[in-house]
Amino acid sequence: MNSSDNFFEKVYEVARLIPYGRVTSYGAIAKYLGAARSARMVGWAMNNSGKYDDVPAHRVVNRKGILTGKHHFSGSNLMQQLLENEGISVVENQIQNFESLFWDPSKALK
DNA sequence: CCTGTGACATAAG
DNA sequence: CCTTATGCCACAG
Repeated sequence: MNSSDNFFEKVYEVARLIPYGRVTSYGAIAKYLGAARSARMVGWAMNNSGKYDDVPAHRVVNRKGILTGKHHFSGSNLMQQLLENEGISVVENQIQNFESLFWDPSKALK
């Protein structure tokens, strides 16, 4: 295990902790990891998540609840399908009732 | 060490 | 919310 995996691994660790039917934001994860300004790295880590298992990247969206990263999934609508499969409503790439579904690791895991 | 990069966040218009 | 611009930072080469 490489030391460089530390940050990424922590991102995946938090991602796996996201409860079923819930979502969170890149910034929230970054903040929880103590790197609030590295939200971009969280997204990048998700990009590498393809190398890992059990990393529900589809539960991670930007602060507006928009599926900004859906284009990185296999299909064009896979991410939305996964979310809807968990009972989350997605319309026009945006999660409905996002604030209620939002899961903040800083609060949940504190 | 330097440069490029990125699935963000925030501010301003 | 949209677009444009800026900051920010960890990683890859």
